Amino acid sequence: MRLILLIDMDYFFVACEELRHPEIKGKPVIVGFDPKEGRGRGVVSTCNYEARKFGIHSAMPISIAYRIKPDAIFLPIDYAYYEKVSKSVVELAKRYSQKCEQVSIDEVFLDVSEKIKDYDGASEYAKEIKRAISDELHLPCSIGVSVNKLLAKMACEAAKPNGIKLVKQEGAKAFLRDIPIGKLYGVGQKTEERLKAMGYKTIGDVADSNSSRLSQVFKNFGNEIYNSANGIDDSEIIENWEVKSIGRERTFEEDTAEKTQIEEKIKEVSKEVFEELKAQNFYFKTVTVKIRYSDFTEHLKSKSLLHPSNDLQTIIDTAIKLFEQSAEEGRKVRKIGVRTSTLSERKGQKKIFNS
DNA sequence: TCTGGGGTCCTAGGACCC
DNA sequence: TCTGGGGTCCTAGGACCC
Repeated sequence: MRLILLIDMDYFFVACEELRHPEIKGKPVIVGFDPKEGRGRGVVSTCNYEARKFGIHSAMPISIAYRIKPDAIFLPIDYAYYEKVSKSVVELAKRYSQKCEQVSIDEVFLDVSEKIKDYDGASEYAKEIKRAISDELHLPCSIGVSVNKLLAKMACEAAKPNGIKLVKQEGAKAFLRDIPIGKLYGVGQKTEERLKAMGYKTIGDVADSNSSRLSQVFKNFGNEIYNSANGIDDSEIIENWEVKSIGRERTFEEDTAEKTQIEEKIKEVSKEVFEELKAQNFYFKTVTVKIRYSDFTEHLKSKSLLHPSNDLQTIIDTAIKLFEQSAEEGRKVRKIGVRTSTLSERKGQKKIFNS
């Protein structure tokens, strides 16, 4: 039997801020983009439970959060600092199992199958980890315990906030049955709407349906949904993720159709992309420009070079050319982004021939 | 109410090579 | 004269997650 834990840090960015500003504890705190007295164009990144009482939540437009609670504490996102804290969490987690996958800045999977042999042991182990994170790092977290990543993730959602939840193999179907289908991992808004239109409201509805009906509508993805709904997931812990792309994007304070202003922004974000490539010692071969217009329609245009490059001017020139080819004259732009992909690490030339 | 920024994976058609 | 099949890369777009 596999035993998988998902450690998910509670309201992580705010918890990090509480570490260095203990005086904000107990007050509604929102980490996100500058609300600019209600005119800000960003969203809430994280908020604590005091703020959630007022209906504020992640991904909510920051302007609305400001309207609801203008006297809440609004803090900017200090990603570099959260990353440092995140590292300490991962290091602590690795003490409990080397087979470890960091899925995001605030989530870590642990495969403890080698060390723990039964559910009781896994629950005790989760308690121990949770206590260590609390005692040593002074951070709250929730832990899901189950037999695969999907169920550990779903268990963790049920454990929040500040809890531990075990879902045994034999209890998986009953656990999932009454959860709304939109909460199933991998089912977003679009898929939720389509599934509802087909008559499926809960995860149990999908689990009891037949996979061929889902495959007809959703192709391969249908089968994945069906398996997930039945708590089936064979995916392994991936210890080392390969970086596939590096990009930056920026929303204008006001939508603009002015070419010079847009090109300035392209240069700005290209420079940031270049710095990140340099820091990670990457060459790139493909440049992609993303344009979001006022009405939120997005267009991508990309170009692959003949050879890998690590040159800033190449990013800028390619990106501006792509923008000129793609942009529709006079149409106002909300956001512009530059992304590089087909990355290769250059620690000396690659061998072409093997002798 | 008005919607960020960092990513990943999947699909599908066309080009091109063998 | 009529017409393969497999593999890989490129490009564009969509959906999803945190």
